[in-house]
Amino acid sequence: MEEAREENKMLKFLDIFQQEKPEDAANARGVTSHEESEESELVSLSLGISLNRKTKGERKHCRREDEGMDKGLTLGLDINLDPVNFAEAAICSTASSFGEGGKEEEPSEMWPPSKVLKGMKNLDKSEASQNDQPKKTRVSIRARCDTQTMNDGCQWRKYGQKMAKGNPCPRAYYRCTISPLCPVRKQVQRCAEDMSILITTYEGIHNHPLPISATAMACTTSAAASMLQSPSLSSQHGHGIVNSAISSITNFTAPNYNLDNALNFSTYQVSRPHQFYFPNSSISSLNSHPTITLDLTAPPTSSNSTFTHMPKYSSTTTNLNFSSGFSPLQSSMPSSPWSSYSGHFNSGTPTHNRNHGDYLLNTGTQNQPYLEQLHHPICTSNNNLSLPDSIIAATKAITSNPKFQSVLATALTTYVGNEAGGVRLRENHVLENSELNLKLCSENSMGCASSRYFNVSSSALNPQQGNSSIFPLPLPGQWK
DNA sequence: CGCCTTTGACCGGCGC
DNA sequence: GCGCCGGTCAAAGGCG
Repeated sequence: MEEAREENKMLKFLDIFQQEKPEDAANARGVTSHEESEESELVSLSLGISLNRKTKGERKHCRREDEGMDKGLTLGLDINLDPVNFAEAAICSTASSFGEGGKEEEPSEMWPPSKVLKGMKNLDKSEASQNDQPKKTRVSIRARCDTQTMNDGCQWRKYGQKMAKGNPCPRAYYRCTISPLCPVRKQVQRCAEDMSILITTYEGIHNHPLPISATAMACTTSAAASMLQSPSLSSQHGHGIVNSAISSITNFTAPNYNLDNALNFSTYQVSRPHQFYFPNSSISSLNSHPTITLDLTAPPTSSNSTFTHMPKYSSTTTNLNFSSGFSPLQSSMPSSPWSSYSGHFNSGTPTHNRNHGDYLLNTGTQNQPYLEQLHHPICTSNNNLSLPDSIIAATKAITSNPKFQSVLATALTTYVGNEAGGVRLRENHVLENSELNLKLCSENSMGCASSRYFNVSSSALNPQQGNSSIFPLPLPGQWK
């Protein structure tokens, strides 16, 4: 009965979601078939992460894959949600995963149990071929990891391994096995320069509900992918890059692993003069392929790593970088280091230089110092966490964008579920167990989202729809 | 038995 | 057209 009830909730929600957002969903699909689909795009997210520091309490949340990778890197959420929340998280995960080429299944369709998978293999192949796009968006994660692969919460099956040119380490190919219809692939390869760095590249978007431990990565990658596919990237509202980045950060809580390095966000644009940049970060475009690099493997940046003027470069590389830098103590905290965030932000203006395939994050005017009027919300009394100014400045730009708010909304709903659309809000549960303390205020959006008090304003989450309804939220591919 | 990894073969895109 | 290379397939075998 409980399962049926939860399923009904999900169906009801998805039905409403589909009814109210058919246009946006179509847009999301249309985006994929847009000119960007002609190119293979790469988003790179990197983490600098240490290993082997799980606490007992953290370990209790580890599941099957964790056991086999006890010393490994785990990406995911640790909000202590009960299993009932899985369905709600799955809704978010599914919704946030829509957008790549209209590959999503019917929203009401649950992914089949493993017993059914075999019988669906033929269907899988045919549908997969139908879903194939010329080139898929890719999201790459760089992380320090001494295990064969990162634990991102998903179930993967290795289907191939090849020696890649220019790298002595073989590249392994994995596919998502949660659903036979899932088009998601991932490639895992050691960095040739630094064998301790594991490069995990995700391709495609999950078309099925995910375990809650996998929603963080799924939301991140889908957001990044959708952002890259979105033509709006070239517009002044195109903060997709940052959305992806911030999504990564907010989702990479440290329950099962620790972040050794300070969280470091940086970005610079090199095709134009007078651009700001964060050191140790890179979004790059190589071979006409726009590339975003969020490098968290870099060592912690010092406090002087604020925006600086970037000399004009001849290359067509835009760098956007996150590097982690949390102390073991801090990283053992159950909630995201960003979860105590609160501040006011100016809007940045990332643009996409189509001629060069660059993603540019214009983090403000030259005459407007980025840190101006900027609070330091990360530095809370609880954790004494002090992040580089660059992070704060970037966050300022990021969080001021409606897209980020959408991502945040997705993350929030992943965490806590929602009342609207027939999905029950689990306020008490969240307040008691999730330890999620995330507050975001935006000068632009005239609203706040705070899970601490669970006073989520729809105007903040979705400024385009300033009504009382939190849902439906725009899908990542629908950001504008 | 089911699911996984391994590994050589195969295929398609791309550059010359 | 040819070769290189990245990516996938599928048979074989391992593991729990």
